[in-house]
Amino acid sequence: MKRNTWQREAVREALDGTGGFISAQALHSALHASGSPIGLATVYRALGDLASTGEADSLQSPDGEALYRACSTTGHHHHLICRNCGLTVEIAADEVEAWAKRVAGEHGFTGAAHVVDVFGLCADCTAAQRGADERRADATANGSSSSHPA
Amino acid sequence: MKRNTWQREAVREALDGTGGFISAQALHSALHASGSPIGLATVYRALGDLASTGEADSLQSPDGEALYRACSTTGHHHHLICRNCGLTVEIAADEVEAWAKRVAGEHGFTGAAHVVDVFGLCADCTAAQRGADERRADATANGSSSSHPA
DNA sequence: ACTGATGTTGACAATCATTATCAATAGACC
DNA sequence: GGTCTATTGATAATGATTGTCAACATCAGT
Ligand SMILES: [Mn+2]
Ligand SMILES: [Mn+2]
Ligand SMILES: [Zn+2]
Ligand SMILES: [Zn+2]
Repeated sequence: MKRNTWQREAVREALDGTGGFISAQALHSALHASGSPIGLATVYRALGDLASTGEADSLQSPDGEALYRACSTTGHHHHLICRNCGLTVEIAADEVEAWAKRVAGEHGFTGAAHVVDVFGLCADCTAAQRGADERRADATANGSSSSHPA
Repeated sequence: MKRNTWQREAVREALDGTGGFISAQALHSALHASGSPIGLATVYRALGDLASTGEADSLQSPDGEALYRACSTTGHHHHLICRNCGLTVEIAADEVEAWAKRVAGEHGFTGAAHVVDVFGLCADCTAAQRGADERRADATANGSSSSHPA
């Protein structure tokens, strides 16, 4: 059966004490910094377990790193994530749930799951960046710095 | 300035000739198999360029691989992807666009982008799997094989 | 509390996708 | 054709994640 170890508890607590999403590597560093001798492989295993039981959410960062976050809401939900500071807001999305189910069905798909995450700049980071932008409003004549999300 | 090379064209065509999403590695293999001596690094570069100009969509597979697909629709859109055969349907989602914008605004977020993809089993793969399931309906007493998407 | 079976750990090696190097090559323009 | 330089590609380097396996710790049974 599944045994209780201080390692798993340490990971759970460290994750709880983290505001937004964090990588396995970063969480391991944080644990080490706070004096814990936990192994890296164990952190990976613990995070994987938490994610598979629904106690944590996981998502794939744009550069291919797996990120984890303690899940406060028990049910199914999605995230609004600050791409600068990592602040994460959990959001319900009934409309989107219905939409996903419907569009899958319309195309004959079964066992539909979905990935729905919104990225942006939180209010604080927006304010901070606005200041920086004004400070260098001269060099760049080309204003297009946008990306091409799908 | 940007130069035209047969390599970039080869990648574009290979991607066009692919039904669903494909990884850089797989596309490189496919090109080699068809006799092209193109280098792996070049495939990575070409795909990155296509994605950054919006000519291709990219998404991060659950196991952290970057997948690319030639984009038929020019505008913003999303995907319905068969997790078994890779068949991909491009879908417009005005509801979701509005929802994402609204929820971001409600929380003070700016510069909102979003990731919205639906995964499932396409009609064909569903039929194929149904056959396989019936053939082994005895060993497994535990029927829960579901995951915990966020 | 002791003990045995076995789930768990962690140092380390192994994978594997992706990126960085950098000398050789080949477009674009004259 | 000649020059300039963006591009290529073989290869090494990076970095996250997983596999290995002997040592260890948990816990049900006693
Ligand atoms: Mn969550
Ligand atoms: Mn697309
Ligand atoms: Zn922020
Ligand atoms: Zn399919």
